[in-house]
Amino acid sequence: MPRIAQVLIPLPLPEAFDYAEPEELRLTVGDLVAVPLGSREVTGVVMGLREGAGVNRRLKPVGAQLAVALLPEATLKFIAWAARYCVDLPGQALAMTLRGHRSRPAAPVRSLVRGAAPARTTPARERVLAALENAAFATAADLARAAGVSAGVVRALIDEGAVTEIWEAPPDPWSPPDPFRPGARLNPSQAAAVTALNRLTDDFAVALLDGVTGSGKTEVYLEVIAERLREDPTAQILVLMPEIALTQAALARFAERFGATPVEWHSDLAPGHRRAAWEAVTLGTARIVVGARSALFLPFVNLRLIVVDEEHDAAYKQEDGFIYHARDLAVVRARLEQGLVILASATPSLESLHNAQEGRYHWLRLSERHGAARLPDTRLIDMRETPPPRGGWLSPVLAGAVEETLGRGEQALLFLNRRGYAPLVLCRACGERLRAPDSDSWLVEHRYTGRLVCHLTGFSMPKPDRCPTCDAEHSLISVGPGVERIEEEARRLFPDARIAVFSSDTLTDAAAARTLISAMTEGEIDLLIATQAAAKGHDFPNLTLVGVVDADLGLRGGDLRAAERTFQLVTQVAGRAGRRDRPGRALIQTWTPDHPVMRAIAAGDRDAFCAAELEERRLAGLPPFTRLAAVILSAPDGAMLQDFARAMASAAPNTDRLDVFGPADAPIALVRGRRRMRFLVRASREVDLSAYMATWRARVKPPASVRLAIDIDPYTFL
DNA sequence: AGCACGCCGACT
DNA sequence: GTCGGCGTGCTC
Repeated sequence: MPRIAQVLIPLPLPEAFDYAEPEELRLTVGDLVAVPLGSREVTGVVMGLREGAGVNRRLKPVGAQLAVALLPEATLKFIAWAARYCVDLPGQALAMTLRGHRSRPAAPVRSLVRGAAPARTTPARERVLAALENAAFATAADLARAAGVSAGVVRALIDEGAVTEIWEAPPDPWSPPDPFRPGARLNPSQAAAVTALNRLTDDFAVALLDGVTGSGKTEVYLEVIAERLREDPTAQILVLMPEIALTQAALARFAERFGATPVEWHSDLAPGHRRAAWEAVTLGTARIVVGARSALFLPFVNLRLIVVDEEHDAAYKQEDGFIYHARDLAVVRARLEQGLVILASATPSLESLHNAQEGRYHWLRLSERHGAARLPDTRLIDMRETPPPRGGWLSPVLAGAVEETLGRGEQALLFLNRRGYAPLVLCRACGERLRAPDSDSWLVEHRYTGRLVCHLTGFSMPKPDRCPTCDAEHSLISVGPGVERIEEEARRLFPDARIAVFSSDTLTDAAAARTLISAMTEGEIDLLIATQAAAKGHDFPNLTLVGVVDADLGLRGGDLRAAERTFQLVTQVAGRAGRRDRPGRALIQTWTPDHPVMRAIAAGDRDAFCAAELEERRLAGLPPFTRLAAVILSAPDGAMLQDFARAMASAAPNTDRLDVFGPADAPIALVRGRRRMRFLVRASREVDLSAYMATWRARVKPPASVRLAIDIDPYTFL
């Protein structure tokens, strides 16, 4: 009986396609295969096999079975689950998994090796052969230099065949971890957490590892990783990090603990490394993978543990293409793998905290700060009482504290989560606010480059001399501060201080970030002015003062997580101060010191903050007590978009268990020349929101110019 | 996602 | 008369 292979192709196709299994191939579920699609050949994966032949048409045959390991069953299940949950096509989820396989393998490199024994030997020749025993050389010149002989000696050996060249794949930058090396000494609180986590074996479990900044969460999960690796010699571990910059620091930490660099995974990997890492994961030779959110889709063979570090971080949410939240999907993946997930954070998301409180997650709290370090003394600066001088942004209280800190030879950090010089440029003559030509968002002034930049689309233009609207000359004024403007003010206030700015504009790549971080650690910088790029993960021993320039910033956004984000950010930033023996101070500038968020920050009382915020969410019917989904529509033509949005509204399936709001203009209604509208759906927790959204989507057919995206559990409301 | 097929403007 | 612009639709 012939068989039909159901092949999923990493393209936005509605379902897996049927192909005939050729007699000479014995396919299995999970096989990667080449199949004809239209006039081309693509790679797909066998999702199922059944007996039969094409019913009313002849099926094309599978072309070839590709010579790599299969995609494990749990990975296939995860792909299907993720696609259904995110209301996207399974092929799109598969594309996430196959990204590493599709990238080009590293080109082989030449290396010189010993060949046949030479006809005669001389001391120089012996030195060359000895050098080859210990190291690999790509060129004859390198080898000659290392052996301390002339190039002629090497050339003669090559001509004779005593030295030959081979071409092989470059060596992998990682090696197997050794979990038997001794770990760090743990304090009682850490040791208790490790014991509790090590008890959660063999079954699906979620643990929230909840500990203040500096309490040593990393040591705890490193020991749990070591234990999993010891007890199961094929166990694989995935550690997710919100950002590549953090990944780099983490790699060093892992290398120190396990005597080997773990496998790294993020979107900036060179194609050759990416391919090698992907293959190491499917073959099971990659034991520890440290990566950004997309690592969650890698085809692990025996994934026993997932650690989601800084689990509250919004960077886990992918906002375009396949829209997903890596923390939420990590929990699902662990369930399918029957493994453990550790969600680690000093400021857990309200969702995770709620799950812990309800007993769905194991809750491990690390109370003590590691070693002698203590939490910083946190105070609010009431900007109404001690406002900054005209044209400035730093209250005299904060400026004085910086002065005093620098005077003691200690370091200070001023935090403002806003890039550029000024977030808004307006014309004094006509009142016009400058916007990008194809967007509704304001243009941000950057003084380093002398340009106006749209942070949403990347559009930029030189700052004009005249107002583009009314043509008045020298009428443009910069409104509000960005980090560049704080730097200007700081240079005026502290002319002798060594000042540096840490933002994505000053640090274009990971190497630049490392340089700046080490300059800060070495004490070559006195005052660091930073956006959120510096808010997490780094440990600056001589930093004793953190000033938050505008703590109200996050509260003005008007979205449901504004308060939570502000609390997390301020707590994280304040946690930078005083991590060693010196006590740290955090000063928080706010115009609304009576806001519950500000009061909770000042009191350092996270539990009070969370309780109040959860109660507000419950009363307002917001997550985690309900679930949200968004539909984002965009099109170049506003009228057409509105027509479709209206049609879509009337196609919404009728249920009394959820509310559909909209269509409304998205808060930033024009992006890259496309108008945007959105719906927001709110459902009680028992409703299958994904199924509802899928049904709704299936009922409408957007015109070609209208793009429709569904975002389950949206984080931002752009 | 590609790649074909399709129906309207400037060229050897 | 054709070469080719990229809009719509299909790929087992």
